Amino acid sequence: MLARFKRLDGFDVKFLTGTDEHGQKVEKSAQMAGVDPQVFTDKVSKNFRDLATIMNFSHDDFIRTTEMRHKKSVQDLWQKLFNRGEIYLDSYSGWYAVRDEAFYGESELIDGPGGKKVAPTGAEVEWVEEPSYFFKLSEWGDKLLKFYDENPNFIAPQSRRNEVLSFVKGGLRDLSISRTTFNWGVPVPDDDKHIMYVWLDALTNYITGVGYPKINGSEYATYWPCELHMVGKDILRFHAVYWPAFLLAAGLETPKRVFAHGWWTNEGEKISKSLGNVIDPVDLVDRYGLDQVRYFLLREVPFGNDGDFSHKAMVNRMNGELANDLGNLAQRVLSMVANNCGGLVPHYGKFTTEDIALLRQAEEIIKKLRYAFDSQQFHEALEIIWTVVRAANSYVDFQAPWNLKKSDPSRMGTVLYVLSESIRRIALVLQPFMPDTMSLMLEQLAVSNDHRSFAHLGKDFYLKPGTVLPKPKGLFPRFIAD
RNA sequence: CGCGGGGUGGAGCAGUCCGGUAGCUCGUCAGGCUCAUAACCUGAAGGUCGUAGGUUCAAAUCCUACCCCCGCAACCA
Repeated sequence: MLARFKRLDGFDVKFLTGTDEHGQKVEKSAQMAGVDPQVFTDKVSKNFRDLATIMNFSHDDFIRTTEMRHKKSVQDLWQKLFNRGEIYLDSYSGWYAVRDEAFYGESELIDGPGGKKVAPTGAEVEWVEEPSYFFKLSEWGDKLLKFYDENPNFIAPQSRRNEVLSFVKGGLRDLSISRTTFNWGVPVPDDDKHIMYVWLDALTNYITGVGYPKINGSEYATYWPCELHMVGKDILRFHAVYWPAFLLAAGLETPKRVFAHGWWTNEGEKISKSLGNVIDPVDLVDRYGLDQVRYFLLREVPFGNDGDFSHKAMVNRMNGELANDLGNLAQRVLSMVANNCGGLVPHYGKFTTEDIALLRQAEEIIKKLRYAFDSQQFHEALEIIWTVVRAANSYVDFQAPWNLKKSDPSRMGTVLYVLSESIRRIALVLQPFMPDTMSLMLEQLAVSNDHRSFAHLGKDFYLKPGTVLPKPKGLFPRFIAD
C-alpha cells in the first residue's frame, strides 16, 4: 500500500518481501511432519506467496532465504565481518533445558524440588558448552547509541524507540552467531561444522534482494540504503539493534528507518493456535471483500498500535464508511449525472466559494497525505481523505442539485461537475488502499489508465466536460448480516 | 524503588510538549432532504479529562504522591 502510494507519487520503488526458512524450529517442524526441511519450507513459503497474491500486495520481489542467491550473499557478509575481525570463535555455554530445547539465563532459573535450580517452566537444566562463533556486538553499543542519536527517525514509533534505546543502554554482550547442534542453515565459510545463526541469515535478505554481494552496477546501487523496513513489534530488536550493528561492522550502509507495527487480537482475545482463534485472511476476503479488508486493516487502528479485529467493527467500517459515505457519494452523484446530464461529464459555469472550497480541499489533501505516509500514519491518511468524502456529502445536500434541475439546470451542471471532479481526486488518492475498487471508480469517470498517478491531480487533467461516462454501478455493497 | 507508554462523555480515539471556551468517529435522540446503497445532511443530549494534593488569575495540559492497565527487561527466535 505504501509502495503503491510512492509509485503513484512518482518514486522508483522496490518492495521486497519473503520468507525466512532456516533454523532449528523449522528443522524440528519438518521432522515432525516427516518431511525434508526443503520440502517443508517449499510448502510454507508458497502459502505466504499465495497470500501476498490474494491480498493484492504489490511486491516487486519475493525472497526465500533458502535460495542460492541468498546463501552467497550471507556467506559474503560473514566473510566480510570475519575479515574485519568482527567475528571470533569461542564456546557458547549456558543452562540448557532439554525438555524445552531452550537456554535460560542464570537469573531466569527458579528453585525446584530439593533446592535444585530448574527452568521457569520447571524443566531440569544442565550446563552445556558448544563451540560457537561470536559477533563482537559488545563493541557496538556506544556506536549504536550515537547512530540512534544522529538518526532520530531510525526507529518508529517513538515508544518502540525508547524500548530499544533502553535495551542498548543496558549494555550489549557478544552475540553467538553459529550453531553446531543442527544443520538446517547456511554453512559458515571454511568451517562447515557450523551453520549460521538464523537472524544473521534472515536479516541479510534485505541486501540479497538488491543484488548483494554485487554492489556496483546492481540494484544495490539504486535501492540501498533502503527507506524503510516494516516489521512486527516482536522482531524489532533484531532489525533495530543487530542488523545495523552487522551492517556498520561490515562497512555497509544501514536502512533509513525501521517501523514496528502492532498485533491484532480477535474479538478482544489474543490470537493463538491453542485458543484456536486464528484468523485466516482468505476467509476474511471471501466474506467481506478484498478491498474492504485492506481498508479495515489500515483504518481501524492507529498504525503501529495493536488492534482488535471484530466482526462488528469490520461491518461498521464497511457499511458506514465504504458503502454509506464513499460508495453512496459516488453512486448518488454519478446517477444524477447519468440521468440528468446525458451520461456526459457536465459542463460548468462560474464557481462559487463553496465549489472552490470543496475542489481545493480535494486537491490539497495530497500534501497532508504525503506527510502521513512518510510517517506511516496510514489511519491518519484515511481520516484525511474521509474529511473530503464527508465534505462532499454535505455539499450535495447543501447545493441540492435535484432542486436545481428545475430552477437552474446550468448551475446543477456546475455542482455535479464539482462533485465528479472531487470524486476523481478522492479515487486517485485511495488507489493505494483499494486498488481494484478505485480502478472501477476511475473507470466510471472515464479516467484512462495512464492518467491515474498523483501527477494527474493537477489542473491539466481535470475531467473534461462532454466526456462520455459509462453507466454507474454500486461499488461498495452493504454487508447484510447472514 | 529496573526502564518506558497509557488511564478523556456508552465504545474507540485526538488534545497534554508551548496551561486560557474539551474535539473527532461510532452509538443515542430530534429535525431536514428525497439525488442515492432504508443511504445523506443539520442539530441536541451525554464528560468534575484515573485518585488526592500543590503551583497559578486560570490545569486534561505544569509539579508531587498514590491506584490501575500495557509493553520492554540480554542471546528464545
